[in-house]
Amino acid sequence: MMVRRQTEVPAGAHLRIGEVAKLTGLTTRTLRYWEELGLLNPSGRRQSGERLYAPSDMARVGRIRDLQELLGFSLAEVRVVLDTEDVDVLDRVRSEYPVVDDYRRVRLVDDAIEANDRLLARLDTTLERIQAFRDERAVKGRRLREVRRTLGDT
Amino acid sequence: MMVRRQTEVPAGAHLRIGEVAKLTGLTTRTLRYWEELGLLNPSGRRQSGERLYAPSDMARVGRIRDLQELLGFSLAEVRVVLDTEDVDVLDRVRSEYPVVDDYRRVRLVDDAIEANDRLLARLDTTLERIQAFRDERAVKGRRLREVRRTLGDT
DNA sequence: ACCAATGTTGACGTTGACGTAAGGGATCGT
DNA sequence: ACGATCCCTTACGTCAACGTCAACATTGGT
Repeated sequence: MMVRRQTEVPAGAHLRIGEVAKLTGLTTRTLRYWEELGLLNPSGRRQSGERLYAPSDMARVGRIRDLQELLGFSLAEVRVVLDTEDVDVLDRVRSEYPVVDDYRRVRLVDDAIEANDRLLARLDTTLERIQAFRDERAVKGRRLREVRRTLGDT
Repeated sequence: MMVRRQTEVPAGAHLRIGEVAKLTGLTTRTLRYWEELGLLNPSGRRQSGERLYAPSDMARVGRIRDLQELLGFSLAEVRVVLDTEDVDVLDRVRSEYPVVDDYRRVRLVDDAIEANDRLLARLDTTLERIQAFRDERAVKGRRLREVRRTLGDT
């Protein structure tokens, strides 16, 4: 019987980069590139150097795509947003090791709140603009069908 | 009294490229580049070659930006959308010179309708996705303020 | 009538976000 | 045990969307 040496790999981190690629529709190059930019650090590695991705990494991929495609953020901007997001993690840490450096934490949380509010504001204006654009197009659609009617049936 | 020689310039097309740049926040380079791609043809020129933009050109600039920034379209994709948009112009032409080549027109209008519907569908799914993302962020905001409260006032 | 500001057409440079190929190990199913 | 498959790093290539610079012509206010 063989020994299952999974040296130093966090629990649940078992997806190889190729599998992640298939699941997400990205390429392996893209995943490595994102890592290079500090956007996505696979939560595990093997002694051989092979990357191992956990479900939480997959979720992060989703958020990156959202920010990039939906909001048109550059990867640098995405990085900023995601960095403030990690305050949550720090939060959980705090509940386990209560009150260590509260002053620093307050600043972190305040920053996170501000960043989040800015993002929310941007999301709202974006939503309004797209909505307006959508309405324009809906009107245009009706106008087109109107025109089409006046042309009779081919 | 001076003669106002505005050789062959459509009425209302009097904005120079620099003025358009200031008004829109774009650069002159960008305006020329868009023209190079066939996205934005200034509706007038002077005998000297100087570009002259009409209000309708300005409106077009707005639509290009919308498609590019709000929807994340490439300029090539923007071109396609705007091309189908010009069916409207053809429509006005028709009302002046009634019924010339109706068969061709029917096809044009049908294509425009289909393209418009596709765009509408995309707009709707985009709206939904952003809305979902927004809601997530709103929740996160409330959670952050919750955490902030437990930390007391600095 | 001048000249600073603005315009024109090339043409080459830059940046972000990857694609692609090379050279060499690691893994996995049979 | 071994070949096909997957993964690693390094490095150069690519493409869209402009930026920038050069060399020269026009415009417009004083």
